[in-house]
Amino acid sequence: MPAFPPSLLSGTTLKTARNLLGKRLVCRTRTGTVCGIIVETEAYLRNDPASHSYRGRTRRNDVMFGPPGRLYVYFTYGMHHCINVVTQREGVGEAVLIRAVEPAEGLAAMKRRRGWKKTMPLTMLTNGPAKLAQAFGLSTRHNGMDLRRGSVTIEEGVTVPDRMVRRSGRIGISVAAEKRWRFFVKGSPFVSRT
DNA sequence: CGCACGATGCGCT
DNA sequence: GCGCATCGTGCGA
Repeated sequence: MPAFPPSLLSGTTLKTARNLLGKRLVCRTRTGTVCGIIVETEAYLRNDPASHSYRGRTRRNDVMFGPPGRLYVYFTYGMHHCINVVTQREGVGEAVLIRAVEPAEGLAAMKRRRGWKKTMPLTMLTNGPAKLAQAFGLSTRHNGMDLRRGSVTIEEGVTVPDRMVRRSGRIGISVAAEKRWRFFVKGSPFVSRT
């Protein structure tokens, strides 16, 4: 079984957000394996007004303050789930939101979960944080899972050279929107927005 | 205890 | 481009 990339969580959260590009997000269940190449991420840091951790540890964001390498899943807009990789040591409260992946395995399961129709472009499966969470079947049930050893994990994928990485302000937030803490793969059709 | 709103997506125009 | 679905969370009263 492929291993969680050893150095992925060793640097700053911004570094982790960049280095997650090209990694494989893998979800193994009874019904099969679903996998995608990460093409877009956002960092949420300590003392970051846009971060769920900004107002301190609560039941909702507890996983964000837990040990690194855990999956932080939150529910929003009354219907959507988004997934994050917890970074930094226990008590800090930083994470990386996975905003988009390029489907690599388990297309049939993704299509079924997303209600995909033949007229839809494939990008509709996973070009947004809530879309990919749905395509992978992830919800708050998976909140707190250990990505280093479990059915949901991160594995080595493809190398994304610096010249293919673009940065921008984060999407869908009103505060600290000027921080260029969003990372995405230049030219990927699966990026949520350019 | 009430309420405004959100790390969004979809369908319609 | 825009309005709306839909509800947990957290803040203020």
